[in-house]
Amino acid sequence: MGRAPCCDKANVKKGPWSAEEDAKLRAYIETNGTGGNWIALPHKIGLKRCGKSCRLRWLNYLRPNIKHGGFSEEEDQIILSLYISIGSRWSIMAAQLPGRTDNDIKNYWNTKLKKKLLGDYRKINNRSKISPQYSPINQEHSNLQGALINSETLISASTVERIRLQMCYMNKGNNDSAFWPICHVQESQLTNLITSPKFVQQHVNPNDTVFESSQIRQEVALQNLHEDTSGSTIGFSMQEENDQLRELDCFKELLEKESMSWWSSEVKEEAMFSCSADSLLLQECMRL
DNA sequence: AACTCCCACAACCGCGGGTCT
DNA sequence: TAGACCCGCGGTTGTGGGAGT
Repeated sequence: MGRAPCCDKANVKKGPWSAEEDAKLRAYIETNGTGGNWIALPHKIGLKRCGKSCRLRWLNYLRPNIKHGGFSEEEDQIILSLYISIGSRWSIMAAQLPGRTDNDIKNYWNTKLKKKLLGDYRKINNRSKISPQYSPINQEHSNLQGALINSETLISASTVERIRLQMCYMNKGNNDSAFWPICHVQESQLTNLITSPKFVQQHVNPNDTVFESSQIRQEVALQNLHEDTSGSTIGFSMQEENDQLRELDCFKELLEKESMSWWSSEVKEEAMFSCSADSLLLQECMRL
């Protein structure tokens, strides 16, 4: 037996909100607040809407101080760095950008920002030092892509996308990023790791998406790294796994010292968790 | 002018987790 | 402890408008 519906689907209006509905909802909440119960709210106002729909309308559109459209370069930068660092955690990103909603950021990312970056990557791909198979255009010819298809449960499309974005960003000459240590992935290394039966056996839980991103970042960390935070450059060009571990420790130290002043405690916590997971994974990987 | 396609944004849906009884 | 209820999140779909033919 499935979950009971949150409202009577047959008797609620769906689709775009009218100005009248907006006015009713806004007036009620501004006077009385939400009352802590979105489900009951539409009945009180006399709206034929689902409570969840009311909540969404208020949070994403009617709430005061909401900004729509016109993302600045600075906001672009913050969104990009957060996406690479913590993935599609839209609500956390929204907390870093006053006036922006998670829905806004998600839409902006999916429709504009991602294309902006990957679009640039297509243009520069021919003279890239990065393997061309990372280009979306040439994906189907990539050995890596084959490995990804065979290891569907290992690496999600979003994870691959994040790697690609990191490379695009670095390839544009951005070595001054104040976020997760990033590097250039070698196709052979990535393929070897994700197809290693021992690694899969020991580490892969298809239901664990947190692990999935940590795993791939751990692999990413096997190459040259360049990290610059708060004006003090830390250069990484390490070959040994032990050095990779030290580098992760360095990043953890930076987090602990609150070097990324614009990161919230929530983001730092998330990054710290990933960093610790990466360290553990790297240590285990060294034993393979 | 009519039609199709594409894009951006709004809204919906299902699920996981927290809280309360 | 179990079940009901609700909230919040992230993925997906729907819709309207503009551009192109």
